[in-house]
Amino acid sequence: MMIRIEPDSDIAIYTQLTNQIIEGIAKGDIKPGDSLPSVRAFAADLGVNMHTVNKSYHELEKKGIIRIVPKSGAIINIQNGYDNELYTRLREGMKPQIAEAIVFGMSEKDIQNLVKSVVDEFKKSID
Amino acid sequence: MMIRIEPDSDIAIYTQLTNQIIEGIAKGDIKPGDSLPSVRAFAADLGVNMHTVNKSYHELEKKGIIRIVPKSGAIINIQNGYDNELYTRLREGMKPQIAEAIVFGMSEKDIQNLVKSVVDEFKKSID
DNA sequence: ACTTTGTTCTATGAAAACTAGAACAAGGCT
DNA sequence: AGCCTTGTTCTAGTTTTCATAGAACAAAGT
Repeated sequence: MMIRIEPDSDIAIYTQLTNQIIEGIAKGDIKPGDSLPSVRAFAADLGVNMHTVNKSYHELEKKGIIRIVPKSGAIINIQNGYDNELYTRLREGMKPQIAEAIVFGMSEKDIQNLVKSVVDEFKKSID
Repeated sequence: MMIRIEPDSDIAIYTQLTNQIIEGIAKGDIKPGDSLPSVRAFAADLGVNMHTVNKSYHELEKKGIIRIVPKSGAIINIQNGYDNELYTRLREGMKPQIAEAIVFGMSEKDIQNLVKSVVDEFKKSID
C-alpha cells in the first residue's frame, strides 16, 4: 500500500498515517487479517520516528480497527459492527463540513452527490 | 446565538468558535448581513482571549464566510457560490469519516442516512 | 472629543508533536 | 539454544502550536 506523508501539512503525521491506513482498508488495498509493517520498519520506510508510527497504531486500536499483539505485530481486525459510539463519532466529524456546505448554498442533493463521489472513489477499486 | 466553548476539548478554541459560527449560519440563527460581536466583546463574553477570537474571524474570512471591515466590524458575507476549491476542501474534510464508515461495514445508503440526519438537524430550524 | 474598532507588536506559559536513544521481555525463526 | 525482531516503556530534547497578556496605533462611529 502506498502511504504519502506531508511533513508540512497542518495535520499531524500520526493522524495522516492513521487516516491513510483507514482509507487503504476502505479501498480494499488492505484486508482484515493482513499485517501492518512493524513500527520500526514502517517508520524507516516513511522517514519518520518509530514512536510516531506507534502512536498511529494505538489510535487505530482505540478505534477498533486493528489488534496489536505484543511481541508479534499489528493485524487488521475490525471490531463488531457500528454502534452508537461510532455513529456519534462520525456525525461530529462530518458536522463542520456539512454546515459549511449548507452555508455556501449547497442543497441536500448536492451534498449527497459529493458524499457519493467520495464513497465511489473508495468502492470502485475493490477486489 | 449560543456559543459553547469546551476548554478541555482536543479541538482548538478558535476552531470550535469557527465551527459553531458556521453552524449558526447553517441553522439560520445568523444571516448574511448580520454583524458578529467585536473581538473584544466576544472574547469577554466567552471568557477567552481577544486574539483567539481574532484568529477565528480571520479563519472565517479566509473561507469566504465573513467580511472584516477594519475599524468597523465583522459582517456575515458569503462569497460567491461553490467552486472547485470549496469542493476539494469539503471532500478532503469528509474523507476520513467516510472511509471509517466503510471500514465498519456501513453501506452507501447508511452513510447517506447519516448525512441526511445531520443536514436535517441544521435545516429543521430555519425561519 | 471620546469610545470602539481591528491591527500589530512583543512576550510568556503550557501543551502537543516529533525526534532520539536506550533498555526490556517475549515471540518467531533457524 | 541462539539470534533477531517484536511492541513496550523510559528519559530527554527540540520545535511548533495554542492561548494568554499587555501595549500601542490609526481610523471609524457616536
